[in-house]
Amino acid sequence: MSRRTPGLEEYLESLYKLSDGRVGEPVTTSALASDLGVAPASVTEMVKRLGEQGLVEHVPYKGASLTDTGLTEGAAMVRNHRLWERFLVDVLRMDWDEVHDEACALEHATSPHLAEHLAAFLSNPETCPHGYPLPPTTAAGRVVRKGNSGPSPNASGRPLYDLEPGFVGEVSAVEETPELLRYCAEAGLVPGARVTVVSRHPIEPILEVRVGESGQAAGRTLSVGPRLGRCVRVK
Amino acid sequence: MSRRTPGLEEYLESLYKLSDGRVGEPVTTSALASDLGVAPASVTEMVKRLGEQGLVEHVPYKGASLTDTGLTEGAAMVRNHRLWERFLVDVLRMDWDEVHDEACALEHATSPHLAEHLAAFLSNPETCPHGYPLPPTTAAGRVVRKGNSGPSPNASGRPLYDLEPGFVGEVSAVEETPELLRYCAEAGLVPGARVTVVSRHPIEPILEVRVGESGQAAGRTLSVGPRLGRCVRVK
DNA sequence: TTTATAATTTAGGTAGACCTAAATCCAAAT
DNA sequence: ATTTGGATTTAGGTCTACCTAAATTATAAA
Ligand SMILES: [Mn+2]
Ligand SMILES: [Mn+2]
Ligand SMILES: [Mn+2]
Ligand SMILES: [Mn+2]
Repeated sequence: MSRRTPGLEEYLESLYKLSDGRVGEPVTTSALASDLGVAPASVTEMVKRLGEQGLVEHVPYKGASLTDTGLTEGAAMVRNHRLWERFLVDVLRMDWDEVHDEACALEHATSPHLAEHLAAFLSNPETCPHGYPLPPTTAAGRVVRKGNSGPSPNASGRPLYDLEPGFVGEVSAVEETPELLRYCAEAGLVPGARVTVVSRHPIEPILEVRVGESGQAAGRTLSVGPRLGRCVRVK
Repeated sequence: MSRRTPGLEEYLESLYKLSDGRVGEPVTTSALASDLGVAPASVTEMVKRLGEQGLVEHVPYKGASLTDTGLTEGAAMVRNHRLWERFLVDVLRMDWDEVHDEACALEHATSPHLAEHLAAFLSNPETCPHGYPLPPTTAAGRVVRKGNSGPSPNASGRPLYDLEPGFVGEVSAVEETPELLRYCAEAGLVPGARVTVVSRHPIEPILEVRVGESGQAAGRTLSVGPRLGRCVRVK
């Protein structure tokens, strides 16, 4: 006697991301609470409801973990979210720092049928504009999940800040904080951009990074601190 | 202490359509209840809430009417709804009989800013796929409303069933019932299609109608009864 | 092993959005 | 001017999703 409501879907989405797409991976109440911006007590309650619907397994004081069906629903939400982001940026030409909130609302108003049409129209994208992967689906539109663990919903690559001078690679993902995203777009730090770690400051926690064509001519040099450098991943 | 929630927005949307886009036009509790598929008692309660927020004026036992701000919000919902329908049919290639419900969910997950981008991408359409007009907006994106009454959100044209033999015109709108829409699409009774009323049956309540190119050759002849004929409007 | 600290759950409460059943009102027919 | 049937509102109840404050529990330090 109750379907998946936008509220419950948010919990599943968060659970899916926090458990890295793995069935049975426990997530703490406080991790969920801080991710959802909600009081811990609310999480406890909500998780109980999800448990009654067979979407999560809850061990009191230990954590909540997604069941098979819970994982599927959570993955679908993350997929919807990232599909819409792709659409908003690529098709409607919105800025990549303003699409997260819009997608977060749209994802709950998206039937599986609509998601299929949208994905087909977008030629089945593999990542969102920020570089995070879309959970894949079968031909029938169900989210793929092989055996006990599916692919990770989190970004690949290592944080830019942890790289050694001399490293050359390309940006794989940027964490989606509006202010940060605006700066990164400005600086050319977008998924696919070539980056070269030039040097690390001997005293201060600063990395010199060249962004853009790795050829001798072009490319702008940036100073990257830990704040920015841990939000940009490179592979 | 409470924003416009999907629930309230549905009431405003319905109020806007039922009052034909006019400020101060009273709508009965039962009209709202039946349009929204909800008990009359629920409407009374909800209308009280809308009143507290200054969106409607409620005269007990008489009816509810939209205020200026209520009209603007209602119009925006209708506009969002019809924009999404256009998108789903024209861009995602969904069938016109399945887009109403999808749009009804999406409309509440659409910020004014998103609506602007969507409208621009669709080249500011004037009608939804079923022929109903989109409430227009100003350059700033606010829904237009001049003086006391704006443009009607309802379809123009006369019901096909009420026309006299000899009448030639084109379909302006079709009422959005899935089953009916499927039949109409099949029969070519879509907005813009040319129709000629051939004759009215002397005994039975049936109209013979030619659909398609009015030129001598093409065009299919259909028997139209009151059920269908009152759902198709022609101008 | 005890104790303290932080995480978690329980208790109790609010507000929204619905419902059914029981008054109440109004307007139209007598 | 009454009557009365249908529309409307009120009363009382449910369920969801939040909250704060007060227990409770687990674990890391002493
Ligand atoms: Mn979300
Ligand atoms: Mn993203
Ligand atoms: Mn609607
Ligand atoms: Mn329509």
